[in-house]
Amino acid sequence: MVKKERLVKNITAKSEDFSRWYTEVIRKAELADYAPIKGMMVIRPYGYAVWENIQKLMDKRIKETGHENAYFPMFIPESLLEKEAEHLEGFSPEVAWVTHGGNDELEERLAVRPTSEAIIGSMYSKWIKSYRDLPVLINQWANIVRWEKVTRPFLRTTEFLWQEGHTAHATAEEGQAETLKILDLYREFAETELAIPVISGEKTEKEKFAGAEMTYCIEALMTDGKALQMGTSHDLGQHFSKVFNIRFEDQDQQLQYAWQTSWGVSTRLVGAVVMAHGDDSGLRFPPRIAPLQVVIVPITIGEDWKETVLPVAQNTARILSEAGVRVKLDDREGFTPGWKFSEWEMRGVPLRLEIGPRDVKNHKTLAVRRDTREKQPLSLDNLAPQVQSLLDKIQQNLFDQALQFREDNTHEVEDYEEFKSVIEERRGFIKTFWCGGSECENRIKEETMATIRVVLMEADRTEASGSCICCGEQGRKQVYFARAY
RNA sequence: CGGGGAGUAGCGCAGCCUGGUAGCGCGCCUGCUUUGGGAGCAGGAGAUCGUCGGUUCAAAUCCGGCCUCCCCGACCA
Repeated sequence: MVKKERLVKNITAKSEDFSRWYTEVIRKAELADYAPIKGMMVIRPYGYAVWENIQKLMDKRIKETGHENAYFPMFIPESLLEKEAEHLEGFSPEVAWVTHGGNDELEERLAVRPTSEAIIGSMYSKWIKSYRDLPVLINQWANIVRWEKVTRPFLRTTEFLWQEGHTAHATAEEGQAETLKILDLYREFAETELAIPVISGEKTEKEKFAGAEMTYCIEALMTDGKALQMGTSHDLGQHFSKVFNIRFEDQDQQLQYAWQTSWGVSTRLVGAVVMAHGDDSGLRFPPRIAPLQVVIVPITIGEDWKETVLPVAQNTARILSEAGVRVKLDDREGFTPGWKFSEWEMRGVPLRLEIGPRDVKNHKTLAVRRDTREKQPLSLDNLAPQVQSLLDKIQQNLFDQALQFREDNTHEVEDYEEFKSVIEERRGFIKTFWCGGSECENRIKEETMATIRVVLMEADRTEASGSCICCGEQGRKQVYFARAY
């Protein structure tokens, strides 16, 4: 008999075909389904629960750093969107326009927001008059529409959900500090809650946000060796305040333009979790954001399992639930335990508890970790702390595995030829130096499809300078290259 | 947006070339036997063949438009 390596067999193995694995697991695990409009998806309850967990944990951090939530209109008059030239140029190819209200053509077209700097800037100009009005620290949870050519569930959809912070400050230094504070908040969030290690740094001129002075971002490596941008924080300088006339009078009675920032993370993070942690058997959710942290599978053997096993399973579910664990008792009849094991593994539940006649007799439950498939009996006495401790270990292990993967797939290369072959054959990050010239950046992108994901900030550099991987000139920009989503 | 592939039951597919009563596997429903890693047998339900139009006595099948998905590029969170 052939040993079954793959315990889940209704999805394509990730190692065989990553793209197919990704879309299949998202649909079969019921995270999302395609809507009948190009590039649009329905986020199903199991997927939406992940987003809700992300929201809850992110919202807490946003508020703890002094920001408040508000809500702005989803339509932006064309005249407002046009004000910042670079902003318009960057976004106009992907803006959806409302041209009619009912049967009447509108006097002025309305953009469905591709991002809200313009509408929020126009409001800030009304609200900000004095240095005493600053800083303004507002966040909004909203939907966004960008008419993308190529779409993929969660990673790039025509409509997506996100949070966008928009702040205004009295000085350039304050604005920059805010930008970096949020960048670090995002990094900490990705690592703590999503168990995804990220590198952070600056974007190049070519990759920065349309209208920003400087864009910072966090980037992670997915298990197929491609990079994913997971969050951005923009220092807008006075670009928008000058065109939206956001002015205040300072303590010296001088009129000044405000210094602004904007920053966001989106439902893309759900896709990041799928791609960073998933394996051949399906999803592996980090416990802190898993829709279900524990699934209890009763072993339905014997005539009297409903009288013996089931009550113990129900009681166990109740105890865990009361302890704050997101737990489900899968007491469906007509599915064998083995079927349920595979199903919940595919759907990424971090921990499974099996309770059968043997366990009831021994006052134990068999715990099976999704991340390692390791099995261990736990006493039913004082179960909640044991489960919590296992969930913590799983969270940590997923992070450690992802970090190990990134380290194994971050390459340093001798020359451009090696660069090309590494990108082509091994993927992953290449950590190297760049002269700062757009010719080299463009040439590398054309020839290898790799882009500069981040330019490391001073404090993160491991060497002060080196020669550009492309032209050989001395450069002070230490960068990470990768092919990206 | 360019190049390629695809859309037939909830899922995966055959049928199309050569027009003539829509099929298979899994899943679903019922019953019995099972149940500690995706159970077995028997019976049953489920499809306006992506959509709109054309050709024809007759279209899943031939022709055209459109929509959606997948892969590879150009563009982007």
